[in-house]
Amino acid sequence: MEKRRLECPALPAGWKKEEVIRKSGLSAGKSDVYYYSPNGKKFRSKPQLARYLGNSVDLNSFDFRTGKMMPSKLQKNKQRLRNDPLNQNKSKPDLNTTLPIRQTASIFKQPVTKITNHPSNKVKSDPQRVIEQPRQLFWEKRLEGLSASDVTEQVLKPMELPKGLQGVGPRNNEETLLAAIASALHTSSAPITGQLSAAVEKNPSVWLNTFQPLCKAFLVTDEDIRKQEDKVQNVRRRLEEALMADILARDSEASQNSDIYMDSRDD
DNA sequence: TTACTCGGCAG
DNA sequence: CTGCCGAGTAA
Repeated sequence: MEKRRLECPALPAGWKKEEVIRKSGLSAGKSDVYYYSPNGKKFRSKPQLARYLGNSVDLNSFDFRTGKMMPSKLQKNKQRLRNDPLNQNKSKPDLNTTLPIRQTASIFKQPVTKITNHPSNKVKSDPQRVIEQPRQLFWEKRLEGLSASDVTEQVLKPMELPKGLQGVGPRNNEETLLAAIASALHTSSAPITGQLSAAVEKNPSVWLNTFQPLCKAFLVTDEDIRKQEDKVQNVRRRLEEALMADILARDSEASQNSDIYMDSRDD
């Protein structure tokens, strides 16, 4: 049978949808739906698609079979705790480092009300390309309750921030401050300065610069940098020592084994 | 090996 | 019933 990969209107440009009819077996006549990303990767389920797209896209109302957004699909909130014992041994740790962004700016085309032109109406034409996604105020708050864990899923103690860093915004606390700064450092290559505007303390909702973390402006001195360099050097030295010790331990273990081997040959 | 299929289970 | 994904088979 001939296969057709069709451009999918609900998905960003380049995505294709394919429906394959089963032609034999008990399930003959049923069909399977697949999607292909612009780079050609095949997707055969909604969870798989969601995993790939990360937090950047809301698929709650996306109907995989038809390929359309179905706003009627109201789903109950599945609030799952990170350390749910039922989940603990099942799923691999989530390695997705995509940060949550405003979902109303989704790259998926949501149904919209069409506004036609009118003499008294000036309709803005769409810019060729949206350069920057709008950012939600205080979006870092959504990172609350997350924590790093090691390979055994043992939760790690959060790192300590230097004294003198002060958060801004509603209900600000150490946890959000740390998340905000860490996020800023890994999402932006621009310098992280904190909120430079003093007005932000009076009214954060108005004056917040969303490209800077939720903290007051801070200053990093040469002294700070030197201290940090010392720290890194120290840690590297300890790592080197540990690796050396490990190699030596393996060596002596290996020679012991060969001793045993020699003994048994003497028998 | 990868790609394509259908079975079969969970919800 | 449908959606998801394992795993067998084909290329």
